Amino acid sequence: MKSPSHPRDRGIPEATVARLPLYLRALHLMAERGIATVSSEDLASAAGVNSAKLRKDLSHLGSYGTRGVGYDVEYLVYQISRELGLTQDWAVAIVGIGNLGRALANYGGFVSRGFRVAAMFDADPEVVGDTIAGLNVEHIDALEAAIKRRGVSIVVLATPAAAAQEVCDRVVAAGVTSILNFAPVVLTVPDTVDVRKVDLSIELQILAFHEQRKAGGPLMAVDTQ
Amino acid sequence: MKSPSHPRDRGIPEATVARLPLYLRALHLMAERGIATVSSEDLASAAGVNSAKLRKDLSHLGSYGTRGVGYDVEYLVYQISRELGLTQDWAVAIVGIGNLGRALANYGGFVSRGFRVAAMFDADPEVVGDTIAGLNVEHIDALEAAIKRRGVSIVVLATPAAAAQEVCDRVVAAGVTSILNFAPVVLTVPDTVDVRKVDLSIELQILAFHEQRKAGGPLMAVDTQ
DNA sequence: CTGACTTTGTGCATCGGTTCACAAAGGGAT
DNA sequence: ATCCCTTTGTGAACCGATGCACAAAGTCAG
Repeated sequence: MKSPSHPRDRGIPEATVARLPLYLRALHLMAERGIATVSSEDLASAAGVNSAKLRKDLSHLGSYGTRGVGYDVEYLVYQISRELGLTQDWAVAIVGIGNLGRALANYGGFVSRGFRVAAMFDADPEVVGDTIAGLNVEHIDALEAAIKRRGVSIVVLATPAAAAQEVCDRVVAAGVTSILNFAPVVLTVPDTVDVRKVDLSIELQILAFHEQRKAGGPLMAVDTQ
Repeated sequence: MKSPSHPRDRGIPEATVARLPLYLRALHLMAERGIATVSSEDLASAAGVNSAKLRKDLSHLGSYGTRGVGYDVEYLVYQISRELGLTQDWAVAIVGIGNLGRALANYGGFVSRGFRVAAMFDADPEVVGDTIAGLNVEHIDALEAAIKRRGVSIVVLATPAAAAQEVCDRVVAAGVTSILNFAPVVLTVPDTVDVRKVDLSIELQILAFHEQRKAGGPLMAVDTQ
């Protein structure tokens, strides 16, 4: 907060934030195996990045390593967790209990490490009342009330594309400011609200692009016009 | 179109490639609504990006717009599809038919627009033989044979983390060079193989980071979307 | 045909992120 | 304590992506 040079500067680069969960996963794995300290070289290769990048990333959080030794695994787990806000308990709601919603409710990363599925909603009376991952599916009518009652602060949208914007508007109106969107639509939200999207078909299309390029070889005779 | 001054440069920036599917989706939507031409401004806002970026992205594919008018929707759909390799038919295999695998098999983006789920595999005898999205689930033992027989070139991994690397090795040995990985592990592959990963819990953790900052920070950084 | 108007395509400045490479810092041995 | 070895943390160069702002290219009306 004072000098702009080294302290725990609050301005952590977005690219770094996106990699912290990666480091965290590798560290958890190492902790389970009883590894006490790890060098930037080893941690980087476990996380699939290069070691200079890892060191620069970690340097944004503070100076938690020991020169000549490496990083203490437990300590680093704690520091990264704290930075990401995983030392608190986040109540997550999933809206849209189709195949995807069900998958998410059972997904390991959702039920541990700071997150807890606190509510699930669907519009289909056939699905409402089902128990999934030990939790009851509620009707979408109960959305606002349940969000407030359970202190939900992050909502996962797994609805059909056509329903996503409407549900989004409702959860925003209910005070939610973080949304993870799986529906293939561009959501419109006030800029106080954070939306991250995951679009599976986009990833597939990027793969197809590269695959096509490989198949065509170094000489690409493409233009048919 | 083959002018040496502005050739269809084969070096399309990665960031551009990642956005093309976004433009494509917006264009498909417009085509359905009978919109014949669209300006960069309108298309950009439908895709959720800024218009200068959109124009620069499209300029990497060629000069497909008309000044003073905009872009022909159908024509642009075709050009982007061709660039992404979606004018051909990609046979995709899904390995791991748990909740997530099932969701993917039924996912709209997987069964249209150039992609076709050609095979599904699981290790659980309970699941093998089930029909999902009109297709039979085969035993993992049949992996290599079925991949070759059906001409599968892209494999989607939706297995538990512990099984992912082994399955990955097998599909790579069978000649697959594009993998979409949903398992939370860092896969090791020869560098001729393309891996893209989707980790749902990472996205959630990034949201938590920003949410925490909103809630707690004495200084609120403006965050852009 | 001319002139007003619209919208593309791009040169350029800028910004954020990556990588290199090394001085600084610490541990351990003697 | 001193020296050697290892590994961090970071300055600086580099690289790709972004966004501005405008000339060029086209449409359309009269």
